[in-house]
Amino acid sequence: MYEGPNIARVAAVIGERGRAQVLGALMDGRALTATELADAVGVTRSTMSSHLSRLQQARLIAAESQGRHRYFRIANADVAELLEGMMGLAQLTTPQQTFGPRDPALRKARLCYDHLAGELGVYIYEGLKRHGSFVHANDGLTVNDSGWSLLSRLGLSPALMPQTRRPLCRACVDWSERRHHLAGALGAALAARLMELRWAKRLPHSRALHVTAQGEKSIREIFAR
Amino acid sequence: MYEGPNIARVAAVIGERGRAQVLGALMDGRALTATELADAVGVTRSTMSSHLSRLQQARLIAAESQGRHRYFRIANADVAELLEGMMGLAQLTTPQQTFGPRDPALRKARLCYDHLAGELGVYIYEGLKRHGSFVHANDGLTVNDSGWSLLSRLGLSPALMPQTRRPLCRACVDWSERRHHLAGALGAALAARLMELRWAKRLPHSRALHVTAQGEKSIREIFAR
DNA sequence: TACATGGTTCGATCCCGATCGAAGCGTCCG
DNA sequence: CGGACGCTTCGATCGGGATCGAACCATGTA
Repeated sequence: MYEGPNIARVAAVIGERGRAQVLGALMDGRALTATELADAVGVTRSTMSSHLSRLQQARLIAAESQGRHRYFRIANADVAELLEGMMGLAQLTTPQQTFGPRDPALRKARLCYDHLAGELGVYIYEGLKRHGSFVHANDGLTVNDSGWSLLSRLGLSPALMPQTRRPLCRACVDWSERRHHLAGALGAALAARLMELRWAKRLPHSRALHVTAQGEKSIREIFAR
Repeated sequence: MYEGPNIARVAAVIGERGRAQVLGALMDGRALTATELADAVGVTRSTMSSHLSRLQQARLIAAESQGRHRYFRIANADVAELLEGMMGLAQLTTPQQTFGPRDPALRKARLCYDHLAGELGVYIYEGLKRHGSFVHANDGLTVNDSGWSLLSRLGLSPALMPQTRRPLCRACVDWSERRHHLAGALGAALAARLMELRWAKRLPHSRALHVTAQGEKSIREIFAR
């Protein structure tokens, strides 16, 4: 009767308050230790340990040992994308949930795994699209010359892109805007560059990014219609 | 501490064997009644009823009353896409799960909500891409003249497309191929057309599609390099 | 070598939710 | 109208899994 992969198993792993919070906390791409996560979620180290091992078994997170610490992070971009998609659906069912004061900041700009999401992330993606910067390559999207000339104003160039199998551009669904933002290797490089330029800074203990007035102005100028 | 939408709630709804099976059974886009689903999953009508109400509350499925029957279906394309994405991850953790004999058929061609997935679905999507048929429009992808000239050989034309807010083309992640296939209004129309032409036929009680030899040959000719 | 600190394992407890049968409520059919 | 059928609600039962503290292991530090 049952067809296809066992979806229930993965979902059950995510579908527990504590574990879901762990995933949420890791969604900014950072790697955290077990105790940090235990404190963040408000649970004993022992229970956190059991949660982490289940998450790891489901390949949702990956662990890395450094000395006597173990750092946990989201396993890969696919997982991050799934989680963002899920947030989109989750938001529909609990629309007027009273978020904390950080919520506006989250909607404005945040990290999604390793790239930029939120209003500003969507703005950049759509700006590139408006300028016809995207081309369909053999596998996925690439950026053409006109696109690179925009990006060069941020100090990004093809030569600086890491040589990996990871696709250069991907469109990732944004839960707050319900539109796309830029993911992939370029998305990651762009986010990193914004921090390097001090146009954006991560807020402590949050996925939210603080974007300076100067930074936002510059970005809007570059990608303006 | 907690940021963003409550992901755990949605995941918990999916993360139960019975409910996950319901979603799986509805993934072919059909609408089934409560008793049909109860039989399919192997559970009492009463428990199925409770499952269905939870699924509905989470907006994962939608119900429609017709006389003394209630028909349940996947709520929308976003949900379907999320589920396909989840199958992709689920497959990684249980790679050598022994599927039924229908599995090869599933991988060959199946319905994903209302459009074509599997090897053939991916082939069509990539064929269109190879021919440079996709253009970035204001919102999402569209098809250009060269694309429509390919599609016209299937009897599809812009005029026949339904006038809805639904995007014409979307790229949906395929769990079996781990690549994209064509979703959106065009994807749905294409799948419908294949059945109309009797190039493809749904297998009973399965998402799998049987594609006739003639049908496959024609499709491969149309989208060949 | 001893001690502190990060993490996991173990055993016991306890609660949420999946399950069922029976009863109730509509809707269609003879 | 009465009976059949589809579906939901209710109350009771039961099991899986989340939780904790304590003991244990491993890796640094004095």
